Amino acid sequence: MAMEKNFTPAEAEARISALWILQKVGAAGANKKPGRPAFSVMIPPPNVTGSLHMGHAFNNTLQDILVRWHRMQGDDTLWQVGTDHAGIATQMVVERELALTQQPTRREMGREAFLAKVWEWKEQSGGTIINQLKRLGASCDWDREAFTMSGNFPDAVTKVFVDMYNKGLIYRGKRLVNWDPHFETAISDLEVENTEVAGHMWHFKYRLAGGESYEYIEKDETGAVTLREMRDYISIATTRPETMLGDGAVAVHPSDTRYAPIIGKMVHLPLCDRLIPIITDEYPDPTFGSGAVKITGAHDFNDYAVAKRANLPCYRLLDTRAAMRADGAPYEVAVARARAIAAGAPTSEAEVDALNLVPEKYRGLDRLEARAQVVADITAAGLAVTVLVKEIDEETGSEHLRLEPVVEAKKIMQPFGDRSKVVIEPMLTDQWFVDTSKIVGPALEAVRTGATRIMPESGEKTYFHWLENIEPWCISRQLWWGHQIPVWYGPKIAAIGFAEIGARVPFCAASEKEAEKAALDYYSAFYGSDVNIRFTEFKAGPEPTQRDLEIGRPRRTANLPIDTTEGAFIEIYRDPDVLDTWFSSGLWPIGTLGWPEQTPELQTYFPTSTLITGSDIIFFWVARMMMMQLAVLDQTLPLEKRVPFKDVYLHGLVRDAKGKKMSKSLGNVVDPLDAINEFGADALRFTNAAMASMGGVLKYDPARIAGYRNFGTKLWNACRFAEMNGVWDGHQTQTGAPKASQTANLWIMGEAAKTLTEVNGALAAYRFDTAADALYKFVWGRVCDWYVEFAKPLFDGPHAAETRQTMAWVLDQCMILLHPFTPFITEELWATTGARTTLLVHQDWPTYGPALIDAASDAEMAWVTTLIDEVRSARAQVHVPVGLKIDIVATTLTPQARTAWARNEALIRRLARIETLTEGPAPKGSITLAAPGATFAIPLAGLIDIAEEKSRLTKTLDKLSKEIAGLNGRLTNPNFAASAPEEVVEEARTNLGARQDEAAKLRAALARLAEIG
RNA sequence: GGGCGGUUAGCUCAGCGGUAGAGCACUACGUUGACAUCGUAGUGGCCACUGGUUCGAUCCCAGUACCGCCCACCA
Repeated sequence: MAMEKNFTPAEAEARISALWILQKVGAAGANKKPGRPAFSVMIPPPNVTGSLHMGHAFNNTLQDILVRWHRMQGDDTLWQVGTDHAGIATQMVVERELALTQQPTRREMGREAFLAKVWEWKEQSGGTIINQLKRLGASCDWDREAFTMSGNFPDAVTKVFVDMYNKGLIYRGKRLVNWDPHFETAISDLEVENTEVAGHMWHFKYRLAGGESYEYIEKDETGAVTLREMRDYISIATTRPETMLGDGAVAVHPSDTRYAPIIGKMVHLPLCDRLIPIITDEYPDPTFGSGAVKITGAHDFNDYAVAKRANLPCYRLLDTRAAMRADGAPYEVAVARARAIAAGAPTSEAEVDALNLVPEKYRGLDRLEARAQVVADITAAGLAVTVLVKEIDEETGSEHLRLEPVVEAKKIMQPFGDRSKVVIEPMLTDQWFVDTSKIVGPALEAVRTGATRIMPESGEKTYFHWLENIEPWCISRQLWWGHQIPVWYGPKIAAIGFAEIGARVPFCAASEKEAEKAALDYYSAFYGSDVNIRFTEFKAGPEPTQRDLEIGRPRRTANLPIDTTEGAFIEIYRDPDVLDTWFSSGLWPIGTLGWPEQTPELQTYFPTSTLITGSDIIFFWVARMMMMQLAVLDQTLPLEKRVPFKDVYLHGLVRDAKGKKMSKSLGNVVDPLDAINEFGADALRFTNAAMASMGGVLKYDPARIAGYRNFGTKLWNACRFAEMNGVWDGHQTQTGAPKASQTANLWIMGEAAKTLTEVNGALAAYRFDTAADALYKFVWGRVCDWYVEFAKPLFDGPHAAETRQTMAWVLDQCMILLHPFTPFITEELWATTGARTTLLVHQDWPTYGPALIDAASDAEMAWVTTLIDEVRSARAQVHVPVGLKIDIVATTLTPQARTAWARNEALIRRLARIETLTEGPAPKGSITLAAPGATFAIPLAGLIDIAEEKSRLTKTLDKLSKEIAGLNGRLTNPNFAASAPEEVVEEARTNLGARQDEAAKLRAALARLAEIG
């Protein structure tokens, strides 16, 4: 049956993919050979509700190339596949879906029902991306598909949390964190995107208490006084006027002489009936603004640090949706209590947090509304730095002047949630943190010592830079979809029968049962062994122990009574928060291998060999995997046994052809499935490999994919030609190279060997582009362009049999070597040609080496191809029709050249379209070309334009003399001979000789032309 | 502000201490025993700029300019 003219990806890929899956070709250890090492790769788990985009296609292509390459080599190969539950992202998708289908909201249906919905959604859409990966040709072990919320994963996550908690690596605390008002959860620093936006800066006057005033003196650099005036206020600047309601102080730099007279004095906080002190701190920059900074501890990271240093109260002004708080006691009550606290009344963190110091008129307002209102009110109170503006009444036409607050337009960096895209608020809340400073050491050491290698090197620098400046990692999220934090809380016993107000005892345990046990241990120490524990639901709102903590109420009792009568229960409840997705992702390599059980898979495949991932998640994922696993695995093991992976390959982000980020709104998204449908998965894969130079941005150009689709077609047709000529008839797949004697056959085998070496070297160095390039050049540039053409005459000659054998072998090599890159078309070709005993996917990767390279054949074929090139070039330049066969005269011919000609005459004559060769002097009116060891004349009297030939020769001579001049210049420089390595000098000399020889011949030809012309 | 990277053909990018390569695009010719998703031959580059090291620099070093990315709390 004759082969089709083209490979049909749509039909063949589906069929082959099904076959691979059915035969479990990607199963762990498939095709493994004795004595070979393990090779394991963990897929970066895509979001379970996600779908394949170009980044995935790229990333997974590289993984598959490596995995197939190792599997063919007989390594014990595992490519672990799976998906991530992706907390925020998934919850967002499901909530959006609920809204779209007019179902009850998350809060309306409650936690349990909502989680059921998410699981439902996961079951329904969770397979999408996995199926898309199959279309790409990914050869994962599909039977081992993992999910971060299934199987042993939740247990592993819990165990790690408990272990880290017990080691003091995880702690809970009230800290200023990044708060996402849309999702109403804390997020980590990494989930915040800082973007420059147009903002404004306002200037307010905070009046000194008691009507005091001072002399305000400004000086320039030379110390000359530039301004001197009496002031009864201090001027502050802010981009967030609404937060002034929570100010705890005004800070100035200790060296700032302008404010020296008023340090320690109190100022009136506008709109607030409160006095706050002027304090000093290193933070304010005297050269910026007025040099005085309002300190709002609860709503700004810098201010928070200042407030901590100065022991200032941090008054929270915003609710979880970032509107002005409307909870708690009336403003009058709150402010009275705040004054008392300022005056030194004892208080607690919990009480300060409960105080709502937002005046009634602002309560419940959105941030921006509140901002406008505050500015208006301060302006009305005459406390804004203002400017006079002229205003025209449109009705009466009368003009009047109006005071307007000075508003400076200013670019400000504003934080946005990377998922929600809303403005993030610093918020003072209780959260769980990983004390990263305690676990960063081994992660740094592992890379420093080379136990883990990060490529490219710049990625290593980024890694170090981040880890060396690491901040605590906020791991709790106020979400529902995720791993719930394994901590239960109960009342803290202050004295028998009493619980301490605002305090709780945490019981961190791997299960409810163990939590109960821990609680029993704690409470029985006070009440004996007959205490009863009851699990209750966490109730949103203030802590139960705060219910008596009314504002302003004298704190007579520090404790609350606990009912410990017989039969009563002590209630404990589980922390409602879930863990950051990346906490569980951080355990991906060990978790998927069955940890904490010591499974055989863990023994065999851990540490994993290579992680291939985008450079954008080096912090999110790579660094955290390093830190967590090194902290969690048996510390007696050496670092090399604990690192999650030996090599990390970081690649750039995928962009469109112009380098723009792909986005739906820009309409420049290249959907990998579209590309696969149009060009085939192989074409997309080869494009991915060819683009994969280290670092930088990856620009997708569909034209490039089309080009590599053509490459597949090219190979297909070379095989079709071979098949038509029966090269595989009776052919068994050869492990060794065939015996051959014909130069072209020997040469092409050597080329295959060179290509193998190059591909092996390139892949070992993760240079997928170099490997792809080598294969492209070999298959198209050597096999198709030359060898197939040589084979045509050879098939009719005495070497027909060995040529058929060689061609079968060479094309087999093309399929094998290309298979990791373009698995579908090669598998199809493999099945279509020859008698095969195994699928190509499990064919052995060749091991032949330089022994296959025959230097004499190489040199001879170089001579042949050069000669053919020159004849073709000359013919084209003087416009000899391609169809016309010409005669050629050898005017000089060394014995070696004569042999080379004789042995390859059929090839040369066919490809250069030469009728006959004679020896003798150059006939009149011929063009001349010079090959090493030979000069040829092509008699073309009457066919060519003498002038054209002259100009051709002159042009060539010009080029030559330039080269000669350069070489001469070098060789005549005495320093060159003295300093340059021997072989470089020798090479230059040889080159010079050859060029001069060539030039001499051409000059002679030119002279001859001059005679006739 | 800190860090990292880039600047090579019209475009997208390799490369390397010995005066430059690929693919695409472009031009001319072409149905030559597989392939027009093709073939043959071409056009096209002071390798950003300025210094330095060197016998020799596109390559190494320093600086400049421009571009990009990451991180960052200037109210």
